[in-house]
Amino acid sequence: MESVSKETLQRLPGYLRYLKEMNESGIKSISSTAIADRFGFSAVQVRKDLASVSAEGGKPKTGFSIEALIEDINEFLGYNNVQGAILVGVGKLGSALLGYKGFRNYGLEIVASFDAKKDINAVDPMGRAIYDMSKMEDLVRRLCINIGIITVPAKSAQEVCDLMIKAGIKAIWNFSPVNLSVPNGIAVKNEDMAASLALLSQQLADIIKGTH
Amino acid sequence: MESVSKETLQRLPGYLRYLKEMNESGIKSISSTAIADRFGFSAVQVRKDLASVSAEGGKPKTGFSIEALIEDINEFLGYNNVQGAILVGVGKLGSALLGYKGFRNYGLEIVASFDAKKDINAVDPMGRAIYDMSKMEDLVRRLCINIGIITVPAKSAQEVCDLMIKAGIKAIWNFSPVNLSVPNGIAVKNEDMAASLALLSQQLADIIKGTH
DNA sequence: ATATTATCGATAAAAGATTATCGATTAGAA
DNA sequence: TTCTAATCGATAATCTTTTATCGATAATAT
Repeated sequence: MESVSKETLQRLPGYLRYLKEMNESGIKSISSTAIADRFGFSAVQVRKDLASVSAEGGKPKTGFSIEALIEDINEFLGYNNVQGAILVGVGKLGSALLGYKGFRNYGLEIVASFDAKKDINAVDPMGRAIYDMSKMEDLVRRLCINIGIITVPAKSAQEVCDLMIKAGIKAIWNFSPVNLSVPNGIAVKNEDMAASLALLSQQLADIIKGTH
Repeated sequence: MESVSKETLQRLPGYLRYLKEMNESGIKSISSTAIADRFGFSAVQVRKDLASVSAEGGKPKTGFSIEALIEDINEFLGYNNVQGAILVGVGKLGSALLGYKGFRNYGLEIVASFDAKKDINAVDPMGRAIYDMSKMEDLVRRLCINIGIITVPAKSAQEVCDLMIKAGIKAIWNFSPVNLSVPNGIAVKNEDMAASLALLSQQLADIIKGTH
């Protein structure tokens, strides 16, 4: 139940989504084989992943209780206790994230957004005020926010990152195409489109090669 | 020079960005140690990564030629020959991607966008027409497009995915929070926010735990 | 000219992740 | 009730990725 691998951790949200779908359609239990087929993983891998987050094992011939799994994965991923976050850079991408209602289900709530543009009347897609950058530090400290989302253009990303850290942010989710440099003790997750695309392109190349 | 690991592949775009920065500032060569420090990797890992894409090795006491590395990584990642792509779902996220000019540098050009909304005069952020879905198949076939980008709401993602495959798309870059099911021979890269967030949250938890 | 030191590449070791194997269990059929 | 087949968990084997080690090389200082 402790020390789940990075790889497992990334597969869990996928399982959870699928299990919720199954749950909606009224199914009560599911086998590791069925899950594995759906994702193209091996059944053994699925069983290992599930075992690492759920104490309630599966039953031979029946599989796992879907409800129990949903509960355990939700708990493990911390989706039950929501973390506050701020977002800086209310352009198209920032607005898209602000308008996305699904984050709450992932244990994340964007509580405020900031932008350098001095438009005093600006509002985000939910109709909430967009604050000036100068207000960030105070708000982060008052609400004890740990997570900062960066959706500014590349050239100001490092500067925003530094401001966030100064304000007390401990984890940065970076959507800007730069490699941020941060001190020890600060978590960064780069949403690196180029890296994703590199993976996809390689897969595509393999497929095309296989075709001939 | 063949068979680069998935992990290496994902690090390469980061190196490339950094090397370009260094190049801009006039530096001619760089050591694996310097690169490693910048990213928090080990120097051995950086050397292995670079060796797997560049025939021109480094020199003791000096390091690697920045220009040569940039050339070789660009070549390896296929950034020199641009692939066409289509995008379906011109909402906020779709618009953000359509408006992002950086893709060209990553060997990708979004040549057309589609949406279900029947607005005959709609244009994307670059001022190009947004087509009706019914036009997709023909266009994909005529231009021999291999890559499809999905930025529609969750509930229509699988349907769009199926249409793309029917039209001949071979690689799907999915930004919708669903697990697409595709037949063999089709590449999928899910831009899974939940998985990213899971990683970030775990890092954050580790940091906070370490603090006490 | 020689010594020192940062750096490299290659190989070996360790760590991490996936897959294979197999006996045990249980639902459902015969 | 007994048999069959699907499924599980645990352990072992394999494969992949990262890290460690070490001799060789070249720039710089002595």
